[in-house]
Amino acid sequence: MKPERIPAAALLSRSRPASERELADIPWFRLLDDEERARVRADLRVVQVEAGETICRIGRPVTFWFGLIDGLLKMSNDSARGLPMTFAGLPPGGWFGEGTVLKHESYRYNVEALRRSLVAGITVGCFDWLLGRSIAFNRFVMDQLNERLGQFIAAREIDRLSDADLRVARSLGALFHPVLYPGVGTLLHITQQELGYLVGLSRQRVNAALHALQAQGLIRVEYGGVRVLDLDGLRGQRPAAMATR
DNA sequence: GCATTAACACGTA
DNA sequence: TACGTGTTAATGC
Repeated sequence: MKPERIPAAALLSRSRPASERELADIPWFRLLDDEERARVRADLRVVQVEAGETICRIGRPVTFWFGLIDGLLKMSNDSARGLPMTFAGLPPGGWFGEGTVLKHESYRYNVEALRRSLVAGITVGCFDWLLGRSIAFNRFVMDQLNERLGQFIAAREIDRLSDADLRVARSLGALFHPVLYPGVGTLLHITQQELGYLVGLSRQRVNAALHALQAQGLIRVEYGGVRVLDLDGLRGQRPAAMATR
């Protein structure tokens, strides 16, 4: 798959308003009052992107606050030159770019679709307006910022790990984040190929790592996805409440 | 040694 | 049929 550039204008021209079903799946939408919902309904756009396409690029001015309705995205630095470094995978339910939207700066990373995905976005103007009047929305954005801070710290650790099995485990743990990605259930829909792109390993190596993790009882390998059995274990932590026996 | 690419058979949506 | 998975063989750092 080769990354394609699509101008923001092209993305916009391909977009359409969101359906009621799609709106209902947006985690912060239900937190809004009637007036706020009406504005979002009018402002929010939805667009389908193909695998390899870029949603936002480093240096481009901020136009939208984006969220993933369906599919899988990857946040990374510029892979064209320098070390390709993946910061995070974005499963459905994840919203991103709030940091740069808040400061009205340009994007600091690329976001690329790993497979065909449905992406939603609200304009900077709408985002600011919501931020100025909805406490619930502020709370959502603050939680996103706070949780993502932890994500980036975890990503640094992952990139330093030499053990491939551990890298896969930690990446799965990061991808499987209930606060950041409420759209993810206990089954994470991701192919081994996609996981490979995310972690920076070959599909074959990912396959081996997944079976090692399965043997440890941390996950179960399923067709087209991974079921997480022990999230704490994946993250390398002890279970929060362990009975002494 | 370990991971990667290439190639193949097989099962599933 | 197209895609994802599991496996092996050859190759590279």
